[in-house]
Amino acid sequence: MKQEANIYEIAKEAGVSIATVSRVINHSSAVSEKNKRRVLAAVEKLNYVPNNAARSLSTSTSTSVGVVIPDISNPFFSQLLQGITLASDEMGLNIFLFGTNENSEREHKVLDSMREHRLRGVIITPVSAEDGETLRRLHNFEARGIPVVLLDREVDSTAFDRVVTADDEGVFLAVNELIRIGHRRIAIITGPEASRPGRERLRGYCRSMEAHGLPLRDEYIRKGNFMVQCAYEQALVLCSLPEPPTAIFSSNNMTTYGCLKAFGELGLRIGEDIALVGFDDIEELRWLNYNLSVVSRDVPKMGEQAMRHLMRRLENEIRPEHGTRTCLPTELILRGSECLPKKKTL
Amino acid sequence: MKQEANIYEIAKEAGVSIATVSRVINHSSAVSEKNKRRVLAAVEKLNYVPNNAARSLSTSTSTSVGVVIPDISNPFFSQLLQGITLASDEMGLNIFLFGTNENSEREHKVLDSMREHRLRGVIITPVSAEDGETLRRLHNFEARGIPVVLLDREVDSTAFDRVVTADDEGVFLAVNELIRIGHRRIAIITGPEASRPGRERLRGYCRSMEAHGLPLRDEYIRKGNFMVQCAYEQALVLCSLPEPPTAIFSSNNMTTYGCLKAFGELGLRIGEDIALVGFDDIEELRWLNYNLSVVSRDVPKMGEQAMRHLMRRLENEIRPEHGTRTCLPTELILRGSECLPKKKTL
DNA sequence: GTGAAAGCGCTAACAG
DNA sequence: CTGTTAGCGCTTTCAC
Repeated sequence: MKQEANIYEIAKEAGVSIATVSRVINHSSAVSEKNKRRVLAAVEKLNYVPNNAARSLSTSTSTSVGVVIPDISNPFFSQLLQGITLASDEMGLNIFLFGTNENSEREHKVLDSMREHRLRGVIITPVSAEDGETLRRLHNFEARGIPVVLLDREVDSTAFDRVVTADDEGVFLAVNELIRIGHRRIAIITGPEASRPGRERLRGYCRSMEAHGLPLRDEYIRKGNFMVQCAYEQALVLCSLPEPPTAIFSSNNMTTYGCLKAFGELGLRIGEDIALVGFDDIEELRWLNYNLSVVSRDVPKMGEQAMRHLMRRLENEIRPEHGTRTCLPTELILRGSECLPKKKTL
Repeated sequence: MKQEANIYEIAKEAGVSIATVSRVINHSSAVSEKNKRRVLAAVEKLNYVPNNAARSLSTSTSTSVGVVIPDISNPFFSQLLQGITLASDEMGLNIFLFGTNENSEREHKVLDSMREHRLRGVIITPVSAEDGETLRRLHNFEARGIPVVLLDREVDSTAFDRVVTADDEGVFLAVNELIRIGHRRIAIITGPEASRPGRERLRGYCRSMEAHGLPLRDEYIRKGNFMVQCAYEQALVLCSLPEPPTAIFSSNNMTTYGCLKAFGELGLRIGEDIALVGFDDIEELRWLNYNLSVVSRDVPKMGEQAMRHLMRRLENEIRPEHGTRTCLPTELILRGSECLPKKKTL
């Protein structure tokens, strides 16, 4: 089992010193054409690849960034991941992937284990905004010069760079539109209160309702957790209300599925018997000819942006006092499911 | 910006030598209770975490495995990834994630860049089974003692461990069932020929048809590429045939969506106007009350198994002459979409 | 433009 | 049980 060649073997083969080999490999300083050729030939011949651990130890830096994702199998996060990997290998960075399964304890463990790797930076969608343990660890990274970028969710601190979207505004406009076309009884199935997305989307809803002088009725504001089952149950509750809503806003992709499941069982068609507008587009539904209206955003781009932020921090040594908050736009896409039911069917 | 503490600082703080610190940290050999306590206290006090690069350089081994995935945003692969990460952190291994976007050239680049990291092992779903360049690189890993596990797809070599599923058998049984309940004109939309899953699923179809003395009609065997658009077009073609099939087998999740899109446009209901059986279950469809029958398998488990295989290879130093091939079962789940159309509607 | 040599932080003999 | 020391492979002064 042949070992990987090291820099000494290359130096010997090329008849130069290891310093010269290093210079050629890193383009770090001028080397004579002749020596450069010889080194390159040796590298080729011995199939040499520099040892990252050694390099990283020597320079006390690395080429890896840690990415912490709460639920890898959720399409939203895998699209995020897609964007992250795309940008990362454009920049020559490698991704250490960690999953927390929405579990704070696992998140702490993961964050601890990441320290061993002397990462260049960290991109994380934290489980909760209010977790002091996580916050402490993130501050610790920054204190050690390892930039942290929060993605989609935030924490109770303004110290980090963040990439988020205009959820509030997106939902505001969506509900505005619902009201404009005649809806008055508009419900929302919310996300977890401990997360920015959950809170902001609810806020957009409330803002719009209030702006139009519509009451915020408790029975129309159903607490969800971004999961299908809970949303399904809440949708059923809404539909069986004495005075059911004519429209439901669902706060994320899973919530939308929960609503659709409930509607399916009740025989309700969206845009005809009941209006539904969701947060985050679901490509699959278009293939199935669902005319779902959504507040949409470019998810892979969010991941890309997070990567670029990291890069920017890596390049400008300076550490800003406060993190920058990049807010990507959302877009209201109307496909028909927002329509006011023609007749009272509920 | 305080730097991470190193082993010398711990040694000084604890009043012992670095060797003792190392011993405590790695539980590598006995240390007196007293010293152990002092070291642990120092570690705690200085918030020490060992430097992985140094450790890895010193031991010329590492704790990371490379995972190469062709399409991170495809739910199938993100479920695979979910299983992989689950198993990996149970084993204390870290994941270097690489995406190839089904592009062979990127795959080669990725494989090259992975060599720098001196990984413990590699798990890969290769873009193509017939790519000599990829094959060469994979052999290279094995030659250097870095085990390679192929996941879902294989390559033209028996040298590596593989985790696959009984696709052939699964499809065979599915088509058997179609025939049993009365279907005779059964079509298939295939996957890429250059991949094991594509080939095997087609084979299962052919085997069943032949076993029942049914002809393999060219116009019923439509070449697909596991993508929605192509499947959609092929489904349309099938439905407009002079003698259209009564049942279609779709070779993967995306293909299934393509069929459903076509059926939606044509106003065909599965299990009523036309039968559809797909490979790989799609949870979302159940929420939407689709009664899709599928050949199903435990996808996260496939990822877990791949990880376990790697672990096994890592523990038994011996390198087997041939890789082992682990074949996980598939299961036929009948939900109604397989039913024979009552009347000729096409 | 080039080479010698001093680390980077850790592990693993080897002596005691 | 404990400490000393020689690397692991590479980068980076510092002389030449």
